[in-house]
Amino acid sequence: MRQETVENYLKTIYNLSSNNSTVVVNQQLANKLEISPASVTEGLRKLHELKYVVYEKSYGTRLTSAGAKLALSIVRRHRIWETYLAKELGFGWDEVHEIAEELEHIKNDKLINKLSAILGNPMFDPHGDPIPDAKGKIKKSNFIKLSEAKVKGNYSLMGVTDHSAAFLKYLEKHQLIIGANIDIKGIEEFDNTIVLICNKKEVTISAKAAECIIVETV
Amino acid sequence: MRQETVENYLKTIYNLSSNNSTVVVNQQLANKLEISPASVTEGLRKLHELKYVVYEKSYGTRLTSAGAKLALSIVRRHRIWETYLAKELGFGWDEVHEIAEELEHIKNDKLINKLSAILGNPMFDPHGDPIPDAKGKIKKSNFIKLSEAKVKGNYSLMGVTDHSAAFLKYLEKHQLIIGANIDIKGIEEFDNTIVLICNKKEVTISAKAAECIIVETV
DNA sequence: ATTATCTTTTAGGTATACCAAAATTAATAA
DNA sequence: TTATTAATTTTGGTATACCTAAAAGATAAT
Repeated sequence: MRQETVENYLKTIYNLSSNNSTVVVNQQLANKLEISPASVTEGLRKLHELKYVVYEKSYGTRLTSAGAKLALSIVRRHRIWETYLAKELGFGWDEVHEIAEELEHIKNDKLINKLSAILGNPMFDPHGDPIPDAKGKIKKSNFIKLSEAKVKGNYSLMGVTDHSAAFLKYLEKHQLIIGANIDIKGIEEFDNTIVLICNKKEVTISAKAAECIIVETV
Repeated sequence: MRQETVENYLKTIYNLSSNNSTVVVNQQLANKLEISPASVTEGLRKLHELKYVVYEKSYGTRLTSAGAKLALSIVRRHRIWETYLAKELGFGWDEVHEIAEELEHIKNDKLINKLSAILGNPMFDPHGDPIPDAKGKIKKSNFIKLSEAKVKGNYSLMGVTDHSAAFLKYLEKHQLIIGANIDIKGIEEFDNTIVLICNKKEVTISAKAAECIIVETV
């Protein structure tokens, strides 16, 4: 199996299972990888042989420790590149993901560690996602979704879970950037729309958008 | 045909034909690409179909203008990355080629142009190899290796291809620094040792060292 | 010019990574 | 519980990028 193929599978399995650490099913993978379910079955069988995943047919998949280790290193490369592109090379939030998608496959630890050092070994990328360190350790946070925030609470914007260009542009327009201070003014009861103050301006956020915004209690 | 495969063929054909602009034969390609001659035949047939090369069987290959254009853009990416890795990220010249070999396939003009701008849009990499500009234009250089210099020629030292501390100290000792003026006094026939005048002092350079010194015809 | 040698091509074959359609298995609803 | 629906796997097939071994073509040497 080609290294790039292995990496794309493992990264995707990691991303799908990291939130709730559940088993990943084929259809999710087929969607994310943009290949047919039949191909996913075939791929998982090979990854099982390579001992990167435990795959039981018609049930689901999870990473082995070897698979998780590899996945973490790809996630690290991806997020370090995203951060470097944004902070050192002047790319916008909405542009970095696509380029990092290619750069993440360049396997050279010295390069990634060098970029990380230049950035001051950041623990979070421009989207607020944690960057595993060189050993694969991830900084645990007490981040919550904006949709779980409480009225009159004061929060700091830490990241997003939707990386579409449209969404990122929408956030930028309202100055909802990483580190922005947010005061929850109110939550509409009937549709869970959130009204908040950011940079002294009132912004209304739909329930759907609030699901995609990660904040930290201040 | 996969984009990376196309790029590797075209880059190699370019590198083999750029010096004397002759037609490239299969065996050279097979060697450089580290694949069998049979595979080269197959590959060239496809590249011919794609109109990147003119390929006449049992004769040889040359790039079409479309092929040369693509080749030039890969050479640009490769040399910009090499320069960036060395100058901005602190890699040694012995390390950069291998990494650039992977990075050169990342296709994003904005990225390469950004790196180029940071470096001051260099026209040559420190090997003395020209870097094509964004339009594929190459600045013709009269850089040569000292080992190719002629007796009684007058040259200017432009760079080195060996960056070991020992070598650099050796050069410094003889005041062989960038920009130094060099007059070739003689070349020993039996071992190609070069005797030159630098700063009014006579210096003897071994053939091996002369391979690593880049000079410009004055 | 004819053999010997070297190069290139053809023929036949492998492994990877994908696919659609059919068959199977699991989940859900009646 | 059985029928219906949905997910998964199997089957058979494609294209790419390689390979080896044998055949054909070009080059050089006598």
